[in-house]
Amino acid sequence: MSIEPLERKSLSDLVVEKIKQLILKGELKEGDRIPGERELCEQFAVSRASVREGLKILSLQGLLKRTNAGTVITTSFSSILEETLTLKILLDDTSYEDITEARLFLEKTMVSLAAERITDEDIELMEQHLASMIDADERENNNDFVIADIAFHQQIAKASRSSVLIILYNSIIMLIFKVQTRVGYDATVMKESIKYHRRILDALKRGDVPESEHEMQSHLLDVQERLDHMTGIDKLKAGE
Amino acid sequence: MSIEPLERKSLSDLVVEKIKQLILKGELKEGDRIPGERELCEQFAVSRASVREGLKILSLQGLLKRTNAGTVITTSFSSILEETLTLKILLDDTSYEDITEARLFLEKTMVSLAAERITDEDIELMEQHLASMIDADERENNNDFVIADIAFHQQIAKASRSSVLIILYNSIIMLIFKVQTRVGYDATVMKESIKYHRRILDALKRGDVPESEHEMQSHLLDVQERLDHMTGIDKLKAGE
DNA sequence: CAGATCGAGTGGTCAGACCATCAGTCCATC
DNA sequence: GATGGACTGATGGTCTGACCACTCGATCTG
Repeated sequence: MSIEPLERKSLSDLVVEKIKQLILKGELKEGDRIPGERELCEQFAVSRASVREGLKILSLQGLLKRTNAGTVITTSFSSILEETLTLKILLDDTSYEDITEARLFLEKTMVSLAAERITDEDIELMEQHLASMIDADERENNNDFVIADIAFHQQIAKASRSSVLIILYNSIIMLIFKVQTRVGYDATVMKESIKYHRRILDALKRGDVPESEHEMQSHLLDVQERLDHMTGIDKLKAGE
Repeated sequence: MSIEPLERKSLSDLVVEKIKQLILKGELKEGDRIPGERELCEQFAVSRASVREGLKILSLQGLLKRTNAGTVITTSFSSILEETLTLKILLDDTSYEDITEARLFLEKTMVSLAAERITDEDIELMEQHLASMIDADERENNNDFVIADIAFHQQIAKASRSSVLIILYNSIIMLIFKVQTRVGYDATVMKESIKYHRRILDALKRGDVPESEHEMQSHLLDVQERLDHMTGIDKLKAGE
């Protein structure tokens, strides 16, 4: 038998555990408002600092939503997961190629899933994003174009209905777009992207799995080829 | 233009950003000891409470390791992602399927890449892990079996030479095995796994992409089918 | 030189205070 | 009756200064 448990848990961690248990037991449900910090101090018999650190953690994990008017239970994911993964990638001396490679496979998988699971609502939203891209292209507004571009891809991710893949995707997509916008879209890239997005969306409407996957791959490889991508990743680490 | 949120960042969040930047810029490296809380208070011109909340977040993300003798930079993976996903599973049974779905995709992608990029060294290590599995099976040592099992899969991940996919994979794989082992491997599962691992490794040796991918998919679906995962989730809820 | 001792520094916790903001409530105005 | 402003109490965010337990390294002791 190996030695040692060791490790003393801090009071704030105990607060975290306690509240988590209450949520898991169902005594606290989504939308419920939990007592104020000062009252929790009395109930747990700890100081406000400890309670606050505990609540901070829980809200970071997406279990609580804190406002100046109280703290309520929520079960939506928070962005800390994506942030953590993004940090790991940045700290891991990852090359830009590694990121785009992972992105390619994620997008292919998600678009395949989306082709089977997409709803009319998803399609409607994607049409809007595509329209925004066309509009931004005509106005030659590079920034708006990228925003709509991201929204389009993220809608595909949502349509895949795979919450874990969405998290993994979000953790790398911002890196990609930051680098790409740093390099700069030109008119050709935008017009080509619009064409591919049109084809991808049409394939999704038909529920055509292989075609949607194929168009996605062509699209991503096309963009990568047009952008001289080597620049950027280092600057990304420094700047942000 | 739509009217939107407007949010004010808390001081602790600003502390988090500041330190993250220092780490990303390379001014703080792994193993470095950062100044004490009191000194950071002066440098950031905020109170100790704010600094503490910020450091709490960073240590949660696995960037800092805090002890009574100081705070040091670390890059070891934190468990926050695993913990949060676990909570999500407990609150929503369907998300376990989301994770296994993501895992299936990742393993298929990585084994395909591995089939093209695997080295003799990788193969040698995988042979050792497979031998350990066989040995553990004969000794009916469930624990050793799982350890070798994980090592086998992680070696495939390494052989894919895709650092981003490896990070994403590591972020969820421990959770999967935790649930699976809670259910408990029986002799049948172990023997079947060994057979599949043998076939996967042989396919990798031949550099056979489609076959390795196919065997991996069969293997994972087989294991999932044999383990009634609902039981595992229930146990997960009861314990820990 | 080896071991015990001690003190400075560290993170963890506490209590009390002030502030800006928010959710009601009430009320004067239109 | 509806609108908008002013008041009030509660909440989260922040600050201050203090005490504790622990760790580590320098010092003292044999």
